[in-house]
Amino acid sequence: RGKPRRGMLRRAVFSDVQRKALEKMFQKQKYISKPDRKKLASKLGLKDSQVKIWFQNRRMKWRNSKERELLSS
Amino acid sequence: ICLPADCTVGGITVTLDNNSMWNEFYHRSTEMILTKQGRRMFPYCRYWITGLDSNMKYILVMDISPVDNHRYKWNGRWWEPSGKAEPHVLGRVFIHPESPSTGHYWMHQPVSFYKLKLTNNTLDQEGHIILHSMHRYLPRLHLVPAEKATEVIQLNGPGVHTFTFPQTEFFAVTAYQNIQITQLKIDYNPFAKGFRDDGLNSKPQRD
DNA sequence: CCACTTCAAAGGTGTGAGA
DNA sequence: TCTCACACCTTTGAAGTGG
Repeated sequence: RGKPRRGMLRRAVFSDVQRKALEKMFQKQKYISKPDRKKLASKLGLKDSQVKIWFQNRRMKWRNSKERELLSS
Repeated sequence: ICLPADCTVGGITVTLDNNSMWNEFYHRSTEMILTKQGRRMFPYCRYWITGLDSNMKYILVMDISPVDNHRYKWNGRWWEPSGKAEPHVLGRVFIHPESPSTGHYWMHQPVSFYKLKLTNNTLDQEGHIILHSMHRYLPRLHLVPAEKATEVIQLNGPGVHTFTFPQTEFFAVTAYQNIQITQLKIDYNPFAKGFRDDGLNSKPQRD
């Protein structure tokens, strides 16, 4: 369902393959080291700044959903 | 005048989280739209579960079963039987995307099935649940212990618990029949906000 | 690093026409 | 009865800015 579509858009849209690989890495480690980041970026055809920002945003999402769990107990 | 939100089977209790909205629709005979590409249910099923083994892993599955063997028609005021039902398409289920997860995970937050989609396309390739228009259905929730799950998930196998809520019954349609149902959908579904003509709507509720 | 914002793309509504 | 294109919304999430 995902295509590596690219154009002159202000906001890039990552493919399903890219997102899944990022997600898999995130499950293993919430913080990614610089060498790992560079390796993952080139494997997925992304700039490593994009991978850095993705982890940053992903941690935010993780925290906000984690805080909701605490309210129930 | 609300149907109970709880359903207990074998020590496990499932609560219909958005019970009041379901009841509001139920009293006017709920309708769910079917489309070729698949349509979400609204309201959708959201459950609160207690009584699971925290450490055991479960798969949560939903399916939609026919209520009876009739086809129905809307006579302008109510639904009435009109002939015999089409044979139900079996084998279409919706597995919750977080499956399998531990009992602790499922009990820690309400479980939503908002991504479940209904279609009238009998040749559907997307894995959506196939229903027949102008038929009457009831959603079912199945808790399947992951260890006992085989390649093909058995919904009537050992250790599987099934829960149903009468207020979630609905008529599958291709276009809305009852105007009151249309209005309820517009009032409550945020995606239909564009059709709320009353600028100061008194029901700013959430799904 | 975090908090928050920005703002298009993606995609879910009912409509109303025309089968 | 059913299907399809709209217009009109929301949600999503990469990227922006400041601390």
